[in-house]
Amino acid sequence: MASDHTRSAILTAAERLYADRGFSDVTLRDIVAEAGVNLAAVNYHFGSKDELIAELFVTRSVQTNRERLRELKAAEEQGGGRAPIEVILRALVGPTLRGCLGPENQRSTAARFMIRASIESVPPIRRIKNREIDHLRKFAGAMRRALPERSDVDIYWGLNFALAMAHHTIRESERLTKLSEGKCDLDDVEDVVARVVSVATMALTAGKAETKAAPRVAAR
Amino acid sequence: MASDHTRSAILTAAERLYADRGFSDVTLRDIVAEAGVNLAAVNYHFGSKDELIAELFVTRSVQTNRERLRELKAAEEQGGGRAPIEVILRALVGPTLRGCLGPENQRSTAARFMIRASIESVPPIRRIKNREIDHLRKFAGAMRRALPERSDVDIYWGLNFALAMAHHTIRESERLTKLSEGKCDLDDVEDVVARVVSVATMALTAGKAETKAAPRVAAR
DNA sequence: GATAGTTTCATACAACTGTTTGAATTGCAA
DNA sequence: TTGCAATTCAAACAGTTGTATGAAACTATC
Repeated sequence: MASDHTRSAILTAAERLYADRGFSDVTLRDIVAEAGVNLAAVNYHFGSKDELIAELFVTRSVQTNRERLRELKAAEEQGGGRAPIEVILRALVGPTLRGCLGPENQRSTAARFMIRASIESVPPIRRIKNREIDHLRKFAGAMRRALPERSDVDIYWGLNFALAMAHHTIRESERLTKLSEGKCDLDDVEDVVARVVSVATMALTAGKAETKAAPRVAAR
Repeated sequence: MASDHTRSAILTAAERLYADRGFSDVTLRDIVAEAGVNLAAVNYHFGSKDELIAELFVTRSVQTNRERLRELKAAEEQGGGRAPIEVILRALVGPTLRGCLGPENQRSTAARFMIRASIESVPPIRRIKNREIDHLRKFAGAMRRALPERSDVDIYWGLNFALAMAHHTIRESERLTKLSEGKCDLDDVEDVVARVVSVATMALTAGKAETKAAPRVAAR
């Protein structure tokens, strides 16, 4: 153990390089050169390249999930076990969006890394994401408590759409900026959060008071 | 030219293998073995591996885009140059969803290939997707005509969210099925289309008559 | 200050990758 | 049939990759 110097130098260098150039064209040799350590150090400290990537992703990923659950728990406690749907959705997408968007020049390495991870989806990261279901179930539960008259199917679809808007906006932020010729301001993170939460709330509450059946737009 | 036998055998084999096993662990040697042709044939007929992948993706991609524009044009002509927003959105997300979802056992190779392309996002495909902006602009234009009192920013955000819901649902269909324990039926494609169109329409029309400013959910 | 355990290092390994080569084969036209 | 171009083929190429090895350097304990 002693000093983690080499180990953390690898983590720092790897996160920076992956963030800047993507997973597919950064090799272990690039990483150890950047970190100023020996090639064998990666396998010595992490076991394999994939385990290094996994550790990078897990670290950032649990940070986001912890923040999500913190916001969720705070909201439910304040409401006596039942939080408003908007606040639940904000706890779901807020931390993710705040962690990845914002003014580009002050965007952290961690943020850029998570964007990469969202775009490229390399095997070790995909494996971790697949274990995220239990985490999402907690939000599904809270949403069900917030909207008890809503069917499970609608809850899951609402959850799916909320995540869809958040992740797609992160992943395609560059394209949206170009398409809108800069009119959509992705640096105003709180505005993005508000938009996603607003639409997701509508998706989950539309026609709520009237009938349990989900309202649909008539085809043609 | 003569008979495209070798060329099309490569295309067929490559699409099938990429669809089944993903881009990252299918090599040219796998493809030529499956196609029953010589290794050098790929470079002879396509120039490089990336150009082969690009051709596969472009073929399917223009099919979808053509279908999209066909539906859009039909709708606008029928409405005298102005189509209902629901129909425009349906033309945008319908072909994509229909091309990728549906009962798994009868899902075509092309469909499975496009799902892969959506998940893995390999360089040659990313390059092609970046040229899709002009195509999307046509939809932005139609949407602006359908909702003239709506700001450009809101139009672009609505377009972004519609695509987000469609693509994320395709990409994460397996996870949504697992999360909802099968309650969300992704085989009922027209139901999925209706849900996406419904939510996107709400996103674009909420608070429409009252004020031009986009309605927001209050923070906290 | 010798010893045991940890960490670093240069180097080699073994396998796999996409691509190229140049000769053989094929198919078509004169 | 002859000639020429297009196509196929086996083989090699050149480079890269992640990983393993075994010796050297370091560190802390006794």
